[in-house]
Amino acid sequence: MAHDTVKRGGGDAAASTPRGPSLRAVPFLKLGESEPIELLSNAQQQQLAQHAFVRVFPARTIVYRAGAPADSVFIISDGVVKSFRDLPSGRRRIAAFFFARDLFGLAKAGRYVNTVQTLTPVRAYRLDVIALTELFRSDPGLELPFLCKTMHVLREAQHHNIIVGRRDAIGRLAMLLRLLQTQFEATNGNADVPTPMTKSDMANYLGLSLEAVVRASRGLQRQGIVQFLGRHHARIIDQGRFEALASNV
Amino acid sequence: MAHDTVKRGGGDAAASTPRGPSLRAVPFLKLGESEPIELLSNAQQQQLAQHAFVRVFPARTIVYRAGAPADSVFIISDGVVKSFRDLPSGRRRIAAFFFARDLFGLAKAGRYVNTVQTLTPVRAYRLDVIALTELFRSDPGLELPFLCKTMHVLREAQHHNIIVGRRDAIGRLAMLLRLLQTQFEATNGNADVPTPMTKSDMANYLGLSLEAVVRASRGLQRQGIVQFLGRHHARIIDQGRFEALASNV
DNA sequence: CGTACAGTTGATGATCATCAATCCCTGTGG
DNA sequence: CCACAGGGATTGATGATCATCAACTGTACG
Repeated sequence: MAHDTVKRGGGDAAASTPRGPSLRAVPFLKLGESEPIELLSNAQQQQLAQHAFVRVFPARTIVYRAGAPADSVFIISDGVVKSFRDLPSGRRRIAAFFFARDLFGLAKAGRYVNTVQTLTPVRAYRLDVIALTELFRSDPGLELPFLCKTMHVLREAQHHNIIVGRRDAIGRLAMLLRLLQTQFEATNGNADVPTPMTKSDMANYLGLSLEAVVRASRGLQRQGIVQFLGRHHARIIDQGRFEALASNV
Repeated sequence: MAHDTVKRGGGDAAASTPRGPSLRAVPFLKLGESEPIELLSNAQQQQLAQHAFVRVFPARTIVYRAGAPADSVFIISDGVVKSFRDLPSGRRRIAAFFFARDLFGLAKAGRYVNTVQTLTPVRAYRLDVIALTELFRSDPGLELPFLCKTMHVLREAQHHNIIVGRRDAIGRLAMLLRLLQTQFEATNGNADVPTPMTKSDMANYLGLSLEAVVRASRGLQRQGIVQFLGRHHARIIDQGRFEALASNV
C-alpha cells in the first residue's frame, strides 16, 4: 500500500472503463424504485474520477488491515473482495462480500474496522477521505449518494443477520447462493451462479464450519436443487425449490 | 401516526430539554476519538429543532410498521425502542435496540424495512425526510453527522452479527448485557445495568429461544457473574469474568 | 380478583462443531 | 513432462448445545 498506480481515474482512462466510479443501490426515498439503480450522475462520476486513483489488485491481495489508519475509501470497478475480522478465539468472521459498484472502507475513529482482501483480480477507485469530505462541502449533492449507499450496506448487514440466525446449514447456504445469483444476474444467465470465494470463506460468512458447508452443498446437490460445477461455479437446477429454501426463514 | 403532537422542537420546549435533537457516535475520521461524541453543533441542533416535531409515545407503542411509507426519520431524545422484522416462518428477528441520541427510520424505496416499537415511554424528534434532504442541500455541513451516525449503526449491525455468530447462549447473553452496560454507563453505576426489554426480546435479538435465554441467565447467576434483580435490572457481580465471557468470541 | 402475558423448568431429539484421516486440485520446479 | 508440495475439500464418527414440546408458576394491570 506504499504507492498508488499513478493514474487518475478520469479522462484518458476512458478506454478500459467509459465512466468513472459507479455506485449502485436501492435509494431510500423514490417510491417504487425497488431495483438497485445508479446513484451518481455522469457529472458526479467525472468529478469523483478527477480526485480518484485507480488501483489494480491481483487476487488474494490484502487491500488494508483492520486497525490501520483509514485514509481512503474504495469503489470497486470490477472484481470481488471479502471484508472480515479475526476474533480472539481464532475464528474468522466475514462481514460482507463486495462486488462491482460497491463502496467499502468502513472506519471508526480514523482506523479501519475490518480487513479487506481480494478474491479475484480487482480494479477499484481509491478516494482520499479528506479530499472526499472537502468535495462534500463544495458540492452538497454529492454526499447523498454516499449516505444512500451506506444505508444499502446497512440493510445488507441486517439481511446477513437474518441468514446467520437460521439454524439449518442448507437454508443458510441457499441464501448465500441467492445473494450471489442476484448479484451476478446481469452478467450471466439466471441459473449459472459464480461463487468466487472458497468454501471456507462461505463458512466464515455463514457462521458455520467448513464441513457443514460441504455437507450442505452435497445436500443441495443430492436433492437436485443445485449443481456444483468446479470450485467457483454453481448452477441452480430447481429454481422453485431453491427459492422456497432461501425464503423459508 | 395520523397526527403529531403539535409542538415544535425548539424554543419554548427548552424546559424539558435544553437542546434540540442530539446524535451520538464515534466519528469515522478524527483519530483517537474512540469514545462516542456529540455529532451536532448547537447551531445544527437548533436548526433541526425548528424543522422537527416532538413526539411522545407510551411504552409498547408501534412507531411505524415495516412496509409503511417512510416519510420520517426519528431521533430519540429519551427512552428505548426495538426495531424488528417478522419472518415468514413466524419467527421474529430484532435487528437493533435504539436508545437516546440514536437515529432510526431506515427505509428502502420509500418504505420502512423494519417495524419499530417502544419498550419504554419514548420522547423523540420526528423529521420529515423531504424537509431533511432539503436541509442537507441548503446546509452542506449538516449531512455529514447523519452519514457518520449511519456508519455507526452499520458497525453495530456487524457487531450484532458477531454476537449471533457465537454458539454458546451464555456468551451471547453476556455480550448483550455488556452492550447495555456500555449504553447506560453514563446514567448509572457501572455494575447496575437496566434491561428494558423482555427475555423474549432478548431471545429474538440473540437468535435464541426464550428458554435458552432463561437458562443462560440462570447460568450467569449460578456462576456468580451476574445477578438478576427484578425483570428489568441486572447487576454485574464479577466484572472480570463477565468481560472475559463477553470478549471470548 | 381474575386474566393474559412473561417467565420457569424438565425431557427429548435434531443439528452442528469438532477431531481425524484422506483425497483432490493447482501451481511450481526439476 | 512429470513429480511434488500445499492448501482446499471431503468423509466419517462422536459429543455438545440448543430448539422444541409440554406443563406449570409468577406477575402486572385493569
